Amino acid sequence: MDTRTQLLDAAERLFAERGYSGTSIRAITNEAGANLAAVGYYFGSKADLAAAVARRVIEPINAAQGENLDRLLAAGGEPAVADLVEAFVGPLFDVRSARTSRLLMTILGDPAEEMRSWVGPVEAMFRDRYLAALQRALPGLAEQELWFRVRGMLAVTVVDRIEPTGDEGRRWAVTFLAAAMSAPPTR
Amino acid sequence: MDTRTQLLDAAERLFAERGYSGTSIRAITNEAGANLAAVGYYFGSKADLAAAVARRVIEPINAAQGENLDRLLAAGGEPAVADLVEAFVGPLFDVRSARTSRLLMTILGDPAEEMRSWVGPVEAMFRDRYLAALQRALPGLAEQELWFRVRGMLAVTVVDRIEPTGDEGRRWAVTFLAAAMSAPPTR
DNA sequence: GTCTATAAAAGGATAGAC
DNA sequence: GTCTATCCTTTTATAGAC
Repeated sequence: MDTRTQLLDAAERLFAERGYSGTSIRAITNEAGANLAAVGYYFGSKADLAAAVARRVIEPINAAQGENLDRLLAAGGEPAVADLVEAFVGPLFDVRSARTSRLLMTILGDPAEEMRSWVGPVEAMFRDRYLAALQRALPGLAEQELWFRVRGMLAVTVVDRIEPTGDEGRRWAVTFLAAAMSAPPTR
Repeated sequence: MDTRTQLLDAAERLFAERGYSGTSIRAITNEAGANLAAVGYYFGSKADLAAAVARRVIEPINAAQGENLDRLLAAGGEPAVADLVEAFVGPLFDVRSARTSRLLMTILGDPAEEMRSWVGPVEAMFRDRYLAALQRALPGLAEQELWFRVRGMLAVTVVDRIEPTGDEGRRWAVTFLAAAMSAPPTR
């Protein structure tokens, strides 16, 4: 297989297991069966490799979330909270192996700037589109508390890195989060 | 102040900001205004220092969670879901500065084994006591889905590291999580 | 208890042969 | 594209003076 791809695979695996700072270039090239200099040749630096890894994982999830929202809005009428939750949460379960899940955790949780450098799009997507749709679906809720809940939703889907994966996990998550998002405003 | 305490404070701050692997002993002793050899003298190694840091943060939270549960159970009758949620979530907001919150995230999320070495008690507390009480409060829910929800609760309280801190955050979190935990079983 | 000095290893990066 | 060899820096850890 492509050396470049093998480096991405190995880095994805190791970053997920040990974090950015805990993973050395030597460990990555070792795991990939490539030469120590290969990371420099293909990506320039360890930080650039990390950005490529994060990008490869996050972009398809982002795209699917966007398409799901498009579909909901195109159907006409205001989508219900549960539909919005599923549209957002679903793609995270589609791609979800234990490894991918753990990597997402690492990407969003790793304090190393190199890992978070590619998270921007997720948040932009939220702010600009899902948040607006949720606000219409939850008219009684103050914007700040809605923000709080949206972050809670992200936390559950990203961090809850244990079984089950796939369909059952998705359904449980939607139940859990739709109820949480739909709670009456505090006070 | 005590050099040992200053090392703990500095390490707590830096581990929270940069993770375990991203923080060097030099950075810690520098921040603490102590000598490079001080970590070895007081704690033996960087890993032992990390364990001490994690322990110092987690133990009081754990204790408060246990006491809250004791109090609920001593009051007689079966506690409601919202009460159980508040008993568990509350202590996480009491101690919650932005820094502490972020450190909890690092402790639970950092792939470095040294950081997670002190998480055992949290999970034990869950399994043995809160889980049983929640199961009585949610009789229709299968044990596996309950487990899923409990992990979701932990994710929200620990990861949601942004504002607000303190009372308002606690109330919002309880609203959010009580609704989520009380959702009817999936299907 | 605190400091200096240093050992010993690991890390990121790159030059240059092939 | 791939490899070896190497530079330079940073890191953990400890020995021993004060």
